[in-house]
Amino acid sequence: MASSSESNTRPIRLADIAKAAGVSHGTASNVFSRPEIVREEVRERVKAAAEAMGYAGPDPKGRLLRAGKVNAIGVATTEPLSYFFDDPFARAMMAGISEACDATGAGIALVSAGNQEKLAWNIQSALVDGFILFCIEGGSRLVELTRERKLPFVALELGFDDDTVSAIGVDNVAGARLAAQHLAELGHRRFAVLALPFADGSTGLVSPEKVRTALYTGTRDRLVGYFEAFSRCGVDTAGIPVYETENDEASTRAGLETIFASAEPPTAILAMSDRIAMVAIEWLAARGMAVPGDVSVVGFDGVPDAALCDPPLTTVAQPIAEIGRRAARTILDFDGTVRRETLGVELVVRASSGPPPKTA
Amino acid sequence: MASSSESNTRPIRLADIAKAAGVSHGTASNVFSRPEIVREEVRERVKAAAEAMGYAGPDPKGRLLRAGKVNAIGVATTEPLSYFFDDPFARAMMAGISEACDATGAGIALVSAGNQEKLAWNIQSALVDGFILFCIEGGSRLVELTRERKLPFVALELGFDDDTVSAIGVDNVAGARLAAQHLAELGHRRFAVLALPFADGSTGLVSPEKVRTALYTGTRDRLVGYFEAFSRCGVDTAGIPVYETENDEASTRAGLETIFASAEPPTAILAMSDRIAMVAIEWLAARGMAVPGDVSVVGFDGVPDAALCDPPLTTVAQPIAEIGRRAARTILDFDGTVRRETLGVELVVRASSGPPPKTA
DNA sequence: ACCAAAATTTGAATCGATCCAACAAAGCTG
DNA sequence: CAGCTTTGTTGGATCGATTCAAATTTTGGT
Repeated sequence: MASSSESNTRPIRLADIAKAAGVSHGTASNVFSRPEIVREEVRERVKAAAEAMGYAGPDPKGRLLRAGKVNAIGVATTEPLSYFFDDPFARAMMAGISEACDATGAGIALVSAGNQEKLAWNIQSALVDGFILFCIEGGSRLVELTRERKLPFVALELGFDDDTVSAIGVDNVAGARLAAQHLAELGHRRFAVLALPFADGSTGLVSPEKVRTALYTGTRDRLVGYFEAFSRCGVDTAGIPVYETENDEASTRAGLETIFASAEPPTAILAMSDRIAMVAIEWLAARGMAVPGDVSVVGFDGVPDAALCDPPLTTVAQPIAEIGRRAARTILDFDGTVRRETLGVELVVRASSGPPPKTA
Repeated sequence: MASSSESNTRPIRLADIAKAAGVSHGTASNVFSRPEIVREEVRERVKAAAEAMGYAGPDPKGRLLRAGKVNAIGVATTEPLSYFFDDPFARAMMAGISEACDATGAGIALVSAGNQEKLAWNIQSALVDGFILFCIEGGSRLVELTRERKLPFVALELGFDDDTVSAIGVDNVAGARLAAQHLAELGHRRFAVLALPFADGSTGLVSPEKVRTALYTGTRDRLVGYFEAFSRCGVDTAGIPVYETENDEASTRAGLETIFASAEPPTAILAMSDRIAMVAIEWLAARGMAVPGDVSVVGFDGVPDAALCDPPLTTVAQPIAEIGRRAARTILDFDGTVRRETLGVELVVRASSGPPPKTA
């Protein structure tokens, strides 16, 4: 039944239309991209031919090569793709990025992969005008990979110092100071810190030694902020445990076990992320400890969920959506310069923090 | 300072490297795409030249034209881009899509736009191998736009019948039946339905007339399911109000006002989405009506949030992530055929439904 | 009817790679 | 050493469009 030229035919090209309509391909191209400059009669003829032959319109693949601009920005991470839709912080960030992209009509390409090798390939072959990098972990590798593309890119939550890359972040020291000061002013004297990673793949109580050599400056800065506030408020910093988590449930719980095994457990917990803080609140509730009655908890990030948990979380709010918007604009309006921005944070006092228990 | 050839230079092409290394562009290409077939000495020479000239590696734009495959799937909607990160249903769906894409190393391109015109353009120019369409509203327009691209695409939540387009959906009639039957068996006799749109841009109580001519078959099918169960359980369907909402807070509240203004208010509400159901629960609580003490509420969709609200929502759960996975696979494994799948749903009984109050 | 100005159309060049048939060189075999 | 295989390299063709200077046709004025 099926003759060899029936369904086996390759896609119709603009040149085919031009031939069929008896015009040059230049004119055929104009019919689609600048219709106003071709004579109506010709325009109709070409359009009719296109219609008749089932032409899908100028193929963006071809146009792209000529035009150079993809009109899409890539957002990359080392986490699986679902991270963008699951993680509250990422979602808030994407909302800001989306807003900026919607405003200019740019698209968003999500880039990630199951393994390192595929990640590298996906970054090398992503069709985008620039990248926004979520540097949660393995950030330096992500930056290196992206740098090779020689496209504009901006790092978010960059955990290390490198003045050659554009980055947008927050004032971690000031934010942490705010959190610690808030608790100290409430009267707390016994603290514990649940930290983000100082380096990849390690957890547990950390020594001052480790802090000094911390790979991730974000983590280090927050710790510096906490301790600055402590000294300023006359808190004895000697016995304050700092437990390094991996910002997940398992390591946070392990940290809590360790911390509360102490003879003198803390009355206040400084968590370096809302994620950690919320796990802590849940853990404390399960142990029958009231928040903030027995233990106060202060988070960091200000994700929307923090306002919804029980009790609502006191936290250091980053302008997450604004960071996202600026990151997108940095790519969209790229001018060839390195741009490093540090935004301010804000202490949002909710119900998870209060005075220490009287008995303490 | 800056000589004219300093930073003003245009990007380095593969051909430049070839020239510099004294090989043909064919060989230069091989160095990057099939290094094993190039003699080591030559390979190193070319790589060195590339390094020296700051070559970014083969430009995907060029490769794409030749290769034809983008290795990314587009996900499109008429909502703003942030919809993908805000809406619980969309997020659950994206998680499924992400999973399938991660498994094959494919990327995801989010396609949307502020206005209709830009949407059309963005669909025409999206660099993807196929589309997954979120047909929430304006679904038919989205389908038409996409059809023109002549790429594989699959419609999700397709609100209308069209056997020529691939679609993945659920058995709405059976699901609705389950929900209504559950409430009838609990003893309820006075119902109200908060419906999804029957057509674009209208809200309010709907007549049987309108139902028959409903634009969206999904809405119609759910209603059919509800009423089938009612008759089967001997419920008098005469006075049951069916209020068409726009699946948002405002119209749902308006519907509730209308419904509860009645002399004989319902003891059970059938909501066609979890979104609507959760707004209803909130509204009832604010009015001092206990759920399920005074009024039972059953939703539809089974979004993750439904398990977390207070009280947890009884709902008809769709296999959302599975739909997403299948949609992605439909594009990734496209074989030129139209594929229409209908998946089963499941009633998940939680705390928002119970027997009607005794006094009623 | 004729010419300049304006409006259209043409076709070669370009974007940046990959593919492949043909060719060249080197290695083996009898 | 002719003949054959293996291995590596070449350069033209191709993917599908856009762009722009030059050629051509129309239009308008007199």
